[in-house]
Amino acid sequence: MTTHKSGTGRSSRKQVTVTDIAQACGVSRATVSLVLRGSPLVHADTRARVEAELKRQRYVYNRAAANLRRQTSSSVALVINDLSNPFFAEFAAGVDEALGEEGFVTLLGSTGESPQRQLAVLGSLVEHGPAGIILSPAEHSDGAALQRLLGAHTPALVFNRALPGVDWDFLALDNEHGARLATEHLLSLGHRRIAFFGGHADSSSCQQRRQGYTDALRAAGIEPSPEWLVECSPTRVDAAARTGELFEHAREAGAAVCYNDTVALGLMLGLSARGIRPGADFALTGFDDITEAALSTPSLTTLAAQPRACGRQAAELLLQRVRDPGALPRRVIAPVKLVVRGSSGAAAM
Amino acid sequence: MTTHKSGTGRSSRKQVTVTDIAQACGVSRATVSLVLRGSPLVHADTRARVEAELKRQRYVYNRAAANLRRQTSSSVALVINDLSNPFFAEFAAGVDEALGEEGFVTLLGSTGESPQRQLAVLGSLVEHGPAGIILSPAEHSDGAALQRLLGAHTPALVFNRALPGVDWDFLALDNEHGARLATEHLLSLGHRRIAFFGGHADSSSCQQRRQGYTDALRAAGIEPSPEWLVECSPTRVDAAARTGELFEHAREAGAAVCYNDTVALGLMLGLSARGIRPGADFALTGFDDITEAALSTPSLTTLAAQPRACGRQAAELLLQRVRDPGALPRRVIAPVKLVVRGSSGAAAM
DNA sequence: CTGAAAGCGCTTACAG
DNA sequence: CTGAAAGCGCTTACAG
Repeated sequence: MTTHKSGTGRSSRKQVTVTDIAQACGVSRATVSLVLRGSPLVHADTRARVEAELKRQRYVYNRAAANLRRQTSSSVALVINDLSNPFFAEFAAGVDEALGEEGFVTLLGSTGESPQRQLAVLGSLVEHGPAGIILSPAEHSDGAALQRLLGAHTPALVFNRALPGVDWDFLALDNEHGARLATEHLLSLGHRRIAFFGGHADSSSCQQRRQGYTDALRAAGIEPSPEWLVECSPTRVDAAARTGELFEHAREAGAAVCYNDTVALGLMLGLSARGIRPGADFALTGFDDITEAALSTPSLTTLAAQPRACGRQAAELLLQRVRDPGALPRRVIAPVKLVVRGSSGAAAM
Repeated sequence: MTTHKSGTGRSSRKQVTVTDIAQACGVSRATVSLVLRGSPLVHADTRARVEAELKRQRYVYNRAAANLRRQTSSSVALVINDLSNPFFAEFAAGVDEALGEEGFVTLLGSTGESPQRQLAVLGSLVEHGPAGIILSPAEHSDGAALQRLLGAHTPALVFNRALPGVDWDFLALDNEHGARLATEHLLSLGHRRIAFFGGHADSSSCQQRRQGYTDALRAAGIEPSPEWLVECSPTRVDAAARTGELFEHAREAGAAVCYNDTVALGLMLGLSARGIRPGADFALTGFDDITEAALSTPSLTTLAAQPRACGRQAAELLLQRVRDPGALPRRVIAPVKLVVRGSSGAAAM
């Protein structure tokens, strides 16, 4: 609790406690507690009297106090880069939904892709004693530092991006298979000079997608040109700005597998700006199937992950881990599906 | 705590407590606590010894225990319909950001527009003792029931949709002004038969937007036809399905102010399906400026609210209320701005 | 400047 | 079936 301020909202009025209910009913606090927890030990009449009194006095259970006494937790922390990314918003919705069904509440945290903020946010969240943490790590995270921070206190599940140096559960999309599907699709349309556009080569998801892309090309007897590997940040603006790099070399690209949908949409802007019509003059694919993918012009051929389902699965995996801390770490790969739309409609030139 | 299950994640190992630190340093627990809270009372040497020991033993502060003892809270609950709506995801990001800066953590809850789920979710969240609640109410919420549920325990702020029967703070977009701007814009392009498309007439935001629309038309000497008021659910599918209702009457609409962007995008689909080109044959505007608005074909003229800024403001207003529970309830109106794009480009027919 | 004691709201053996 | 007592991890008057 070193650096950051702590909230200090005071509850406005005197809380009704088990003591109040016990006194009003002429029973002990223990009995009230047993009623609250649904124990079969209490006599039906006593139970009824207590329950009526709970209602009458508008008693509200203090779960924090119960958690303290029982050494349990009823929350799970969810740390992501940014809710304004629809993929992660859907993921968060799935996590929250599944956690809620199991009686857990979601503690939110966001890092904005900053490893420092990530440490601060996690440091603050652990103090609230979550049963576990679902973490979609910021780029360039320091796995060892995170492992040290959480220690053996809090089990964690890493989502989406591999984190070297930790032994936590891991859930990720099938990046390699997805990129292979996209590449094979472009190959089947007759394309030969296919670039891989976007992402950072040091991120695990980018590496995996490039791997699938490379494998598919080689399987078709094509040796991918280094010039076909263009890096850019996963933002529309940067993607548009780097469009030119696809055409600066002898083996000009005629199609591209993009790192993700955001990059693909940016590339479409960049192409249009050069008078190249995406989908007509240049075929491209995305990854993620964000809502915009179906709406853009042309609509975007992409790989549909199901972020909400992923969120649900992440929650379930984490809760299993919480219940069985001894189990071996698991790596789970979530399937992706190719969705063919207009952006890949360009005939090979 | 009647109906729902409660999470019971156990912390895996023995926690390090103030007692451990105190023993190791040969001081009392009180002294350790004073160090933790940064009190100037402790001698510099003692402080240094204690701090070193805290680090050495990887002590993590148990904020729940402290909150229990101090009768404070360090969390705020945020209840919205659905994170997968980008407008609310941005709003949530803003809330979380601002709360984090003040040392509060966000407890998430979602209702899926169901008033029953909303009661259940809120019931569960209050048990965690949030300092306050930010609530974007589900449609057809029962204000009195909500007020009863939260009682005087927990201050709340209502966002986006008026909730009759409660005396909480309220933050909403300037719906009336926004709809007036959109309508005036269409009028200035020469349109006379302008419909108001979408939303439910019993929701406050729809009423306010219709009001702005009506005012603008009347100010231009046009009496709005009842046939120009078409209701639909705020989904793309329903909007597309109801497109026909704009053309079933004598005074066929030639332009439309839509309840929001989702509805507008659905209307564009419905128009296209009938061979009417949105933006060319039929002018329309949206509301919210979701990301898709800039990307659709044609791009969508709309009203930009700043959901992230709204979220920040909601958090700040709520924390003020938490700190001063006695203050009078406030109503705050957040400004909106007209963004002109292609969808309103149709010349009047 | 430091320590002993009480208490936040709950639960859980242990007696009866 | 019910009650008295201890304790979860922390903080805060109150003495010294």
